[in-house]
Amino acid sequence: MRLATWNVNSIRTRVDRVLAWLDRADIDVLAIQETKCKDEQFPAERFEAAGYEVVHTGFNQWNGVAIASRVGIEDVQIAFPGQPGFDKDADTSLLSHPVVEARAIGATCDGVRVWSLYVPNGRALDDPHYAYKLEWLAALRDCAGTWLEQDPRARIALCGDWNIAPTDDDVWSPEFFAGKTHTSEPEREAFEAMLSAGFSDVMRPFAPGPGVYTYWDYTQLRFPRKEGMRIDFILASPALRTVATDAGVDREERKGKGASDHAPVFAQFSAAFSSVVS
DNA sequence: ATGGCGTTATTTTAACGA
Repeated sequence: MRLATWNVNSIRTRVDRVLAWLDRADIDVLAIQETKCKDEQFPAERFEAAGYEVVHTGFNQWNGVAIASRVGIEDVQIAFPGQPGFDKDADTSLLSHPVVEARAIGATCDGVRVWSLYVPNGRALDDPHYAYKLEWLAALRDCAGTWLEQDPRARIALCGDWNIAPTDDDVWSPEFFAGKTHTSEPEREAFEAMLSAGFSDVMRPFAPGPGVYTYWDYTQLRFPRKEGMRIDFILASPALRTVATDAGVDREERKGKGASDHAPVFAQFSAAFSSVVS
């Protein structure tokens, strides 16, 4: 299976480019983030015409996650169990009104449990969205850890925009991000906790850093200056990681007019697992 | 000192992103 994850920054704006890449990169399953649309606005027929089934969750112009697969989609799950919501009136209201956002969708594709995840941005270290981000990550870790405890041999891929640069090698300038989100110690600890739970970054062994990035800001000529961040990851369970044969980031997709500010991350898994019998 | 760019919508500016 050839699996990829991509924050597309609007699927309606990017659909031609995404479908062209799926064909060029020979992708079987794509986890998509930031579709920025409601379910009825998602160009599902375009994917179907290209041979992909799609599942999506999106409530408005914010967030939105999807999975496209040409190897089947089963047991679709919107949000992960225990996924926290954000309460925008937490400061002013005595009542709690947390809203669970469209940031997680899971489905089983050819025996792999695939999740498309859009971790909250955090905005600023003193913003309520930062505490929300950490809470969201802790809940995800607890949930995913449970999946592995229940079945240590499960093939699980946690794909998405994690909005964390785990090490200084993953940002163009650690100094630039001092005091900002994405590189703070609590965020890095939250990412480390996912690794401690048994998941591992599939791409790193195949694309050693520093200087390997998946996101470049639209402003300040960040891309041509090679000033980016590595914040998009496929985290694989042990059983899936062991059959990885290749992985990388396709920075060609960040080039030219009409690019997303993120490039897709892909991983190749040996077909051998399909025939593994316990 | 600030913003730069790109996307969306009950759009003509505000929210959000990282």
